[in-house]
Amino acid sequence: MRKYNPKEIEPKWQKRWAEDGLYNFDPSADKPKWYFLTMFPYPSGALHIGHWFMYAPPDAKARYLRMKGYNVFFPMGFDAFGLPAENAAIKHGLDPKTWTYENIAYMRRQFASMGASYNWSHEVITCDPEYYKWTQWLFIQFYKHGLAYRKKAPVDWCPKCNTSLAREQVKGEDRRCDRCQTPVTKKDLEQWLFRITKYAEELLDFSAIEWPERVRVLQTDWIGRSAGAEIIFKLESYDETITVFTTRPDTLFGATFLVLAPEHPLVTRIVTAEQRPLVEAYIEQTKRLTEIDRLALTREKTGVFTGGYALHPFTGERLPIWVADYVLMNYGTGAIMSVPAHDERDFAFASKYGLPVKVVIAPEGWNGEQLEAAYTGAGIMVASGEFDGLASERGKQAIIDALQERGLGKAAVTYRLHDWLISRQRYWGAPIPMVHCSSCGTHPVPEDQLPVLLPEGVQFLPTGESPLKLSEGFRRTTCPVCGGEAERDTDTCDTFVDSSWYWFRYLDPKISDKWMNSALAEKWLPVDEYAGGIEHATMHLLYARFFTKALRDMGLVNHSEPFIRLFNQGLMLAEDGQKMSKSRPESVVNPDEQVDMYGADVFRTYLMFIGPWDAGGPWSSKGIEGINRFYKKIWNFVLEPPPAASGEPSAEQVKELERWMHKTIARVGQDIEHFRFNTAVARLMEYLNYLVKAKETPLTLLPQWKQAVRTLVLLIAPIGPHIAEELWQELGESYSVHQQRWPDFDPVLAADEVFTLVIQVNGKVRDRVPNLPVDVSEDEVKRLALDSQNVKRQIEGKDIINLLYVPKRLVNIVVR
RNA sequence: GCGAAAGUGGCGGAAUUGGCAGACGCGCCAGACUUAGGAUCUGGUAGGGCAACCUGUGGGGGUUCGAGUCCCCCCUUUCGCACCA
Repeated sequence: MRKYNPKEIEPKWQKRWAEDGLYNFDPSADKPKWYFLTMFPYPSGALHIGHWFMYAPPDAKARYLRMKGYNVFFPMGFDAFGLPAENAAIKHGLDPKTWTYENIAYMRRQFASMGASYNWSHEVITCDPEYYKWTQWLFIQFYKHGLAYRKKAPVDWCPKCNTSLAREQVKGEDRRCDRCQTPVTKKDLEQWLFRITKYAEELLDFSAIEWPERVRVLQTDWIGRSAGAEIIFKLESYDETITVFTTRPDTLFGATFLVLAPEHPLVTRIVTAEQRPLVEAYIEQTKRLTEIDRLALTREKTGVFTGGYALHPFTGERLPIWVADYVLMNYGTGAIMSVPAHDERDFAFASKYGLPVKVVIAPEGWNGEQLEAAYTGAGIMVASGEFDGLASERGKQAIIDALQERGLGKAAVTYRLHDWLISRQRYWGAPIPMVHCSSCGTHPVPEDQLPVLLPEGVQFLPTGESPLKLSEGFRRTTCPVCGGEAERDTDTCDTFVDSSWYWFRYLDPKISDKWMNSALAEKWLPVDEYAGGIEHATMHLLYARFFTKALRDMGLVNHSEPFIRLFNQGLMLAEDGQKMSKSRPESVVNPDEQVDMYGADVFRTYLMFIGPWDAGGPWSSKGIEGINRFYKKIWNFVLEPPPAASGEPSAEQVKELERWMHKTIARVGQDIEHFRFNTAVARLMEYLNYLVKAKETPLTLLPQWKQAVRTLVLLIAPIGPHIAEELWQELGESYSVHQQRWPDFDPVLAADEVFTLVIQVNGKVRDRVPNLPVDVSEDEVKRLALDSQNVKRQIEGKDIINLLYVPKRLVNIVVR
C-alpha cells in the first residue's frame, strides 16, 4: 500500500486545480454571494508563519462555503507600495519595482503551495500604474469635494523612515514610529490631509456592522468624542478674545487663570514687554524638546505668565493668562480655562505656581475648607452667583444657556481624531496628482493625464526630502490652468490610501475606464466578511470606513460601510511563548521548511488546531506531529481494506454509525462557520477514532459504511484540500472533491437516542446509569436514582427534601 | 491612572452557555510488534488515598438543588489609550 506522501500529491493537485481553473470566479453565477476578504499582504519577500496563520484558516472557510453552495468571491493581491522596497533599493542598489515584483512572484508560489483557493484572476497590485492611476483619481475626487486639503503644520516625523506620519502611525507613550519603532520628532511641513474628522460623528455609529466589541471600542476611543462648551474670554487690554474648550462649563466660576498652548497664535500678541523674554525663552525651550522629552518632563508641569489678563465672562474678574506645554495646540482650541479646584492637572499647576484655588462644586460634607486635591466629581454649585445651589450636571446646561445668551459661548463637541495626514516624503508610493503653479496656485492633474507615473531610475538619498524632488523630469511640468511652468507635488501617498479602496477594485481589476465596476458592486458589495489583524483597528479599518462614507457622499457608491462582519485572528507566538523575532532567529518558524517536512495539509491544519483562531498562541514543533499522525491515520484508514467481516452489525451499531456521521457533519460545519477551526479538527479526529474502531465490526459490509467514509473525506476537504482530493480519487469518486456539496445532516439521526443519567446527591455525582433512552419518563428516572446502591448509602437516615430531574442530563436528590 | 480581554492538568486547549470539569492533541507511563526506530498499535494519565471517598477551573465571599460559567471584592498577565481640558 502507498504511504502518505504529501510531497507527491500536493504539487500534483495544485497543478491540476490551476490548469482546470477550479477557483475561477463567475460573478454572475446563480447562487447566494459571499464576498470573503482577507487583508492583503505587503510583499516583503516571503510569507512568514504569521501570514500562514492568517491565510490558511480563511481558505478552509472559503472552501467550506463553496461546498455549501455559495458563490464565494475570495480574492488576493498585494499592498505593494511602501518603504521596505525603497530601503532595499538604498541598501542593495535594487530597483524597488523589480524587488517588489520578484517578491510577489515568490509569495504567489507560496500561496499556491498552501493550496490556497484564491481567485487569482482578480488580483490587485497597488503599485501597478493601472491601480494607482485610480488611487490618484480618487485623491482628486476627494480634493474636488473638499475632503483633501493642504496645510502647513508641525507634523510627526520619523527620522529613520525620513517621512512624515499620520497620527495613527505614531504609537505609545514614547511616540514611536509604527513601522520602525524610532521615536518621532516634529517638523513643520506643508502637507496633504484627508478630512476624516468630518465623519467623526458618523464613524462612531456601528449599528450597520457586526464587528467585534474590541475593535468598536478601539475606534470609539480613538475618535474620542467629548462634549462640553466653548467659552469666549475677552482680553483686558486688547480687542481680542480667547476661546477655550471645556467639558466642565459648570466649573466656570472656579476658573482662576487661563492657559495657552505654547504654539497658540495669540501668545506672542498678548505677552507684555516685561514678560516677553521669559515667554519667548519658554516657547523656544518647548520647541527644542522632542515630543518624548516633552512628555517625560511633564510629570512636573512647567509654564510662564504672559503678563496678560482675560476677563471672566460673568464676574469680569481679571484672570492671568499663562503659557504651559501641558496644554496641547492640537486638541480643542489650544487654550483652557484653568479650574484648579476641580481638575487634577490645573490643581498641580496652581499649587506649583501659587495660583488661587476656588471651590465652586461642593464635595459631599464640604465645609469651606481648603482642598487637598482637586475634586473632579459632581456636586452642588457654590460661589457661582446666580447658579448657586444647582446640581453640577444641570449647571452645565444652565451655564451654556447663559453664555449663549450673552454671545460668549456655546455647546461644543471636540474629537481626539485628527485629519489624516497622507503626504509621504518617499519614492515608492502613488505620486500625489497635484501641480503647484506660482501664479495659479495648486491644481489637480487633469484626469485624462492620469496616472502620474513614478519615474524610474530615481536617486535615493536619505536627505529627508522627497526623492521625487530630485527628479527634474518629474518635477517640472506645465500648469493645467495657465500652461506656464509649474511643479508637481513631489510627495507620495501614504500606503494606507492605496489599501483604503482595494476591495472595490478586486471586483473588476482590469476595468480601464472607471475606478470600479459599479454593476458588480451593486450585487457584490459590501464585503460580507473581512478577516485580518486587530493592529489595523484605528488605521486601515478606520480609513476604510471613512473612504466608503466619503465615496458614498460623492455618489460613487451606495452603501456606507465597507465590511459587514469582521474577524480578528490572533498572533502566532514562538515556541517559548514570546514573539517570534528576527533578532532571535531560533524562534522563527519558516513555513517553507514546515511544508517541506510535513506538507501543506499538515502544516495548515496544525495552524488551525493550535487554539482558537482569535487567540493565537505558541507554536509547538511536537504538536504538529500529532496532525501528521492524524493524516497518516486517515490515509491508512481509507486505503487499507477492512478486515474480512462476517455476520451482521446490530441495529444499535448501525444507529451509532449514522449518529456519528450526522453529528460530525453538523459540528464541523458549525465550527468552520464560526472560525472555530481547532474544535472542527478535534471533531474530525473523534470521528476518525470512532471509525477506526468500527472498522473491526461487520458495519463495513453496509452501504452506510461507504457513506461514512465518503463523508469523512468530504469533511476533511476544506481543511486538508490535497489529501482529500487524493483520497476522493482513491475512493473512485469523480473529480473534484472541492466541487461536491457539503453533506446534509439529519438532525433526527444526529440526535442521541440514549444518554448516561448522572445521579447527584446534594449536587455531587454519586452514580451513573448508562444507555437510558432519551425519552425515559421522569418517574422511571426517579426510581432508578433511588434504587442506586451508592445513592442509598448516601441518603440513608436523611430526609429527601427535593428531587430535580434535568431531562437527558441528571437527577439531583437534595437531602438533609 | 483609564479602558478592554484573559487566568482550567506537565503543555496547547475543550466544556451544548447554569447541569458528568479536563473533549481533541502533545508529553509522560506501561505493554505489544519489530533486527532497529524519533515508526505503528493497545491501555493508562488532574491531585490525594490507591477501596468507599476527599480535594480541585488565580484568591476570597455570595446567589442557586447545582457555578469554570452568574453577582461582589481582591490578585496576576496581556493589549490599547494616556497631561485630550
